Amino acid sequence: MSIFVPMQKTGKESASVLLDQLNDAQRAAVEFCDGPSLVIAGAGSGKTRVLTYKIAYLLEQGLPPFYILALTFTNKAAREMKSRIAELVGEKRARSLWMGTFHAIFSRILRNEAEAIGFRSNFTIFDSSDSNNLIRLIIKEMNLDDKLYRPGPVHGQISRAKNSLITPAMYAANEEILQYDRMAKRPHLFEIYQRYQNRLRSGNSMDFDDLLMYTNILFRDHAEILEKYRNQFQYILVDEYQDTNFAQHLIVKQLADIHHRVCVVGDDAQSIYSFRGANIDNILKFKSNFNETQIFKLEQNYRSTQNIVNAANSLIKKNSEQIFKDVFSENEPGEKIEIRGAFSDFEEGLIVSNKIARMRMEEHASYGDFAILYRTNAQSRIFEESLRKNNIPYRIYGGLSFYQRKEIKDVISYFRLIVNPDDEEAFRRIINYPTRGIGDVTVGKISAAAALHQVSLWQVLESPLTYNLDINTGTARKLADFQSLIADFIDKNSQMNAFELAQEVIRNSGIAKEAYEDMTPEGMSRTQNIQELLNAMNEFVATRQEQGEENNQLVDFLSEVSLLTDQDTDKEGENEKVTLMTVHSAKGLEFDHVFVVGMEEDLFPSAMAKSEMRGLEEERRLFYVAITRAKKTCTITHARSRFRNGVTNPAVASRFLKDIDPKFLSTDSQLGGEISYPSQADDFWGSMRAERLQKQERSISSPNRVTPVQRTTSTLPLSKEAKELEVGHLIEHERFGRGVVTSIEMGGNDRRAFVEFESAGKKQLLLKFAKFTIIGSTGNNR
DNA sequence: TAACACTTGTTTTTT
DNA sequence: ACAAGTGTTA
Repeated sequence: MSIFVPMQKTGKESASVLLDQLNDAQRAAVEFCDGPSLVIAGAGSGKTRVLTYKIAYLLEQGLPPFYILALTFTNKAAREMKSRIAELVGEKRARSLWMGTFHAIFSRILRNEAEAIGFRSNFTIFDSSDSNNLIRLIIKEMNLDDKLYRPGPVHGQISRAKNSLITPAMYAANEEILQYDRMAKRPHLFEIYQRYQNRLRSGNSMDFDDLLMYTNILFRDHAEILEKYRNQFQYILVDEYQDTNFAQHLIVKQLADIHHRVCVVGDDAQSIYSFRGANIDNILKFKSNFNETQIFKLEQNYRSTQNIVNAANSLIKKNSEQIFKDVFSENEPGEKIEIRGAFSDFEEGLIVSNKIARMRMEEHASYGDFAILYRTNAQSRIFEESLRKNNIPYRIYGGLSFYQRKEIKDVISYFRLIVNPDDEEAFRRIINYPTRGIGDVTVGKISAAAALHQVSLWQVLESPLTYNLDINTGTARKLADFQSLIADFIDKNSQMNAFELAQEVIRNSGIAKEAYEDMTPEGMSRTQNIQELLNAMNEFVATRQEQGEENNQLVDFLSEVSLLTDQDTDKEGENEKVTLMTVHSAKGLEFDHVFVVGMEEDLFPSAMAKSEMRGLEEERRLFYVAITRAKKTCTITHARSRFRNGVTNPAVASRFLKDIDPKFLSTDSQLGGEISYPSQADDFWGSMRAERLQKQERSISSPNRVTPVQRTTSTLPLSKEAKELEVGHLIEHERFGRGVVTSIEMGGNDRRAFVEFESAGKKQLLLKFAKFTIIGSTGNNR
């Protein structure tokens, strides 16, 4: 049975014209619409193309846009897909599609159905720092050891529970989990979870994971509501399915359970979010979860050169769990992947920025064609410096997003409290910001009274007498002032638009005054940020008015903002800049020239992931993602020493470099080309590090702390050969063969020799690494 | 209560 | 190195 009304040619493009623009595999995937389908899309194989054309195809078949649910991984992906669909079928139809992230779509649905699960539709959404703050507070209230119970890990555990749909009650009843917590010396976790969840609920708020968990609870407990959305979402598409978690999987499963018209797209080789609860089994076992699943494989890579594709293939082959596929490229063979070993992280920065400058001239590339990808955000700094020195414009993604900044969170907290006065986190944030003489003691009293009477902090503030708040008259006056300030805003919220109200808030709350008086550079920048927030609100309000939606502006603005990431905010005029970002955030993007930097043990793969096989395989997939972002060239760098956490540590090249078939690599290195494949030098570093770690451990208990070695590298004894080496010597190098030493340089503690090799040309050798023998002298040494 | 110095952990990735 | 959290002083 087909749900589709007879085909009608409404748009400029008919369905057949759409299909003409696809290859066979893509077309097959687009055309199959009458059952569950799994599209395994290799890197660069036109996954997004399939999704957009499939949606356009469905629309062309006559399916109304609001019957289609399309779930993406980021807001940006949704936006881009929407605009591409708009080009195919027109703006109007594209706009009515239900397209967005799981979190965005289901927060919208939860707002509509909030009453059914005991919330009000104006609930606030906690970001992870809000969550951590609340957890920290609960730990303190429970008098638990805050060394054992840290907000981050505790939140992580709660998050994992929620993503597996384990409610606090289920958690407390699960002997296995309790046993695990006892072993981890955290027997009270279940209680923290319980209290945390109660607090969120009494503040009419949800964290990220709640959006998914409560959607499941909503569907589980309200058959009629589930039925309603099942009927509405006649066709469901999910992008990046390899990165969905159990809660997300179950939502999709339930919505698609009757009609089975669901298409999930993903690549198991690119599953990189298990730390967030993503379950690679969702895609590996999709076939067994949905009967009669059709599987389509997109294997032709249109993005990268053959060399890049082949190199990436040889890498990912080292993983055990995966769906077989044969990704290939018919583009030109292209250049080999270049591996460069740097002496230090500082030099790594120079190598990369120099190469960018050079390639830009030689290949007539634009800065926007380059990306520097790293494992951790902390690595960005060194590249920023070297790029700045070279006058290369760049743009950093990630790190602290605009909406995470303190001044922005403070202002936003006013909005949150206006929309939802029960929001405890917002309340605590601003009750004394700007300072109005209400300190910790008073807040503590309010909090205690609220807990005693099972009401929110705001309710206590509204009628302090009712809840026997024990405060002096001066404090009572201040509290009343604050209360009427917010009450006044709440009142105004129904009279003016969100932008006007925001201006009012800035003016009347004292934020404006404080900002005005603070003339420090940091203060000025804060003021600027607040102005930027106002601009964003103005734009939001204008857009909404254009679309004829005047109501609930502030709620919707907050909702949108709390689910926004830095990735989503694309600024104008940022095209001519080198992109710096983590590999994670590069997912789904592509660049002509990619630099994958910091390929070192304990960094990539990260020290955390090493212990488990699964973790290691995920890191390898992450590396795979990094390489496959490149269209034309890929350069991989690593440093032999790295400055981290205030000290310089020796670093060993990543084991993953060995996983790539050497025939796709070029190892032309100015440092003697010594990729640190396991060698004597590495063993040496290895033992050095082990020793150092032991020392650090000991130093924790000992009062006279062992000062960490500042420049460990200098302690490496030079070989006899290296010490004796002089200008004019003829040497035989392990890799470069014969050469003459032209000069020797003392770079700090590091002796370097410049050598003219017979076949390999001019090279710079670091004497403590280089492996060579002196075979004679040319006689012209001084 | 507010401002300041001191201590502590942090660095894996993010909707 | 750095930020955030904690404790101390005025």
